[in-house]
Amino acid sequence: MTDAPRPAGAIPTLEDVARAAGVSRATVSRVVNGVRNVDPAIQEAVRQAVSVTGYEPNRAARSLVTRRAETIALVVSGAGIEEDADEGSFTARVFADPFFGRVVTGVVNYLRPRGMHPVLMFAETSRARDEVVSYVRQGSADGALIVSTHAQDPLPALIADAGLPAVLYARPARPARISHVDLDHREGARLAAAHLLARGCRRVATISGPMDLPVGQERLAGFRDTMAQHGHEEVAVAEGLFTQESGEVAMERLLAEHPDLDGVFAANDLMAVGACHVLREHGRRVPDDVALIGFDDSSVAASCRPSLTTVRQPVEDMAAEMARLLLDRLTAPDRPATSVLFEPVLVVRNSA
Amino acid sequence: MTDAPRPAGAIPTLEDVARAAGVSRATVSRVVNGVRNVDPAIQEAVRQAVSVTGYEPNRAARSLVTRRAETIALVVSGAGIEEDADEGSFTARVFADPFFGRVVTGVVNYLRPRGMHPVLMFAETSRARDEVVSYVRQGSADGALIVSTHAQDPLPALIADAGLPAVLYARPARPARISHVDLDHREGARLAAAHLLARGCRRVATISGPMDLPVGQERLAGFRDTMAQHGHEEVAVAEGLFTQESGEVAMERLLAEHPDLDGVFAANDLMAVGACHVLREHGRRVPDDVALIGFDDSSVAASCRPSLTTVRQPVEDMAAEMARLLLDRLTAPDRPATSVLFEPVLVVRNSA
DNA sequence: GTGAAAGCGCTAACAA
DNA sequence: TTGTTAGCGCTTTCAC
Repeated sequence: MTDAPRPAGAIPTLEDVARAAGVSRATVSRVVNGVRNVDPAIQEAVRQAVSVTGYEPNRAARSLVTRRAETIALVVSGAGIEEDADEGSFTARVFADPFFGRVVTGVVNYLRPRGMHPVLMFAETSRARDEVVSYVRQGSADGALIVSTHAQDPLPALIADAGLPAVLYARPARPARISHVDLDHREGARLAAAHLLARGCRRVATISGPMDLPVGQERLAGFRDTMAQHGHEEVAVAEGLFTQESGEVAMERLLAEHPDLDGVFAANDLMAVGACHVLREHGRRVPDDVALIGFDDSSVAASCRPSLTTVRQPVEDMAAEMARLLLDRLTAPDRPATSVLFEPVLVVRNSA
Repeated sequence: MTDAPRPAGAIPTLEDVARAAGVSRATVSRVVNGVRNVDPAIQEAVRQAVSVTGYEPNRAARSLVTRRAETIALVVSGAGIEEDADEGSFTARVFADPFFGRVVTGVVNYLRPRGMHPVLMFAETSRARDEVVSYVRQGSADGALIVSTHAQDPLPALIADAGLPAVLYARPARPARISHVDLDHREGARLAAAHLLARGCRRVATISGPMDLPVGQERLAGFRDTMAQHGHEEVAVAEGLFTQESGEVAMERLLAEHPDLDGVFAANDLMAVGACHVLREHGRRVPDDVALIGFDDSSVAASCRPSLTTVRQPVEDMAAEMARLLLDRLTAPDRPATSVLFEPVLVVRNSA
């Protein structure tokens, strides 16, 4: 029994392929990794050997030497209710909003052709945040893409302090030296206001987002801006939480306080859908009696009845850009933090 | 300059910790991994050294020797339109359905306390499927959790043939020796039928799921079953695609052909919501004129107006069970494939 | 109870 | 152009 081949069932290694092809491990490695300077004939022999043996390079071994995991952490961050009774409620809430699916779509589409893979993480507790930091520090992921859903989220600062590569979706509430992508929310809200006014609405109200989120503040500010410019200094405001239900509650309140209103801007589509239901229940026709505009152009906007006029946020593109910024950062580690601002567009459908 | 410590900024290794604690690498490893037989005093010293140096064990190095990635592939599989023009359309479609978010929630909640992490993968093309198989064969993931959205999906067979650890959501269309979890869809549809009949509905129709999916067939079969038992041999059927829009189209058709119907069972909530819109547009009150039942008890069911009576599919629990089965399989590799069947429950709300 | 030493499978100098 | 060799950081026998 001389130089026995590996027992059947064992996973073949570079060594096995090298033996089968009659070359050295280094040569096989070169062929597998597409490094130049390998004789075509040998290349072919190696490829044969690879397919005969069914070889797949071991990732751990490769990562150990290249110091690359080819993986990024895609983390949804933000304190839910920190001491949440229900373990899964944070993740459930996250996916209830069509927003996150769009982020995943954008990220995956960018990463996949580049051989990188996203690990999904949720960082809603202090412990979970530490795990994210550890995960990247261990080299399990090369960096992090962070979608923060909460204003006072400590994760961006934690990551920045640890000097780990990361990119945020949306400007952090407390400034941190981290790259991010964002939308010009203020301008988007201005577009909505201008459209309502152009339509002839004169008794206009808005359902804002949560005031502790920058995005909530910006969208409200932009809306008020344009309204004020046209002589409407006072605008009725009801604060919502970006959920459909909160949109319903807010709409009920606005309707009770201002039964004669003829235009509503909801700071996102989900709340607009909720508002739409309530308007219908109160016998108001949309858009004839009350014009309604949402924000985001999420999937519900098109499927809603009537379909929703809304401000488009190109989430998929923005998410892809996040991924691009992160990969850039990985290849050029000491490039300074960058931010990219996207421009919103008004999408006119049937609700206004 | 004797035995210089690593340059600042370098990532500390076991070696560094060992030096700081004045012990060997083996001892540090034991403490870090909680192996018994270590003197408490030394344990303490090592822990000190770990926190002083800011040590994090390198995953790649550990994986290389343990042969565990502590990662699983969470894959959404199924041919979309194979030659899809739009790169991202498959992922977009996947997330448009609230179903997938629930799967993620269940999986993550089970995996997280066990130190495992999910990598998100989409396998909608032949190439993407091969990548999933490679990914697991490379040891990048210890196994796969597969949610298949298409009948003739080749992935389960590919995975099974490669002998890789995997668990499916839903029974595979073509039988394969793979563990899976599933719901008793037939029984769920029976519950819906019985409820409509008990309510007094006599001119009942159904919007089925796609007939090329087992789940579509099962839900229709169960519904027909119970209807037939009560003397309704013929039930009007319109086939849908599990999307809201297809539910609308189907409802239009049913209404055109059977203007007098008084009860509808839609094979999922999304289609039920679509049907609900159409019924309203045609002046039918729900549930007074037409009773409507959905399936899944997804997030839209409760927020719909009127709220949807539906058959609950405990997706989160089922997803967690999938994860459990997979981890079991990893610790006991030659246990035979198992399947777990969940029982549906009727959730009565306002639509029927 | 602890340490020395041998690899896990791979890449990347460096030689040839 | 190819092979030899030295690790990457860790776990794990096996002695002591």
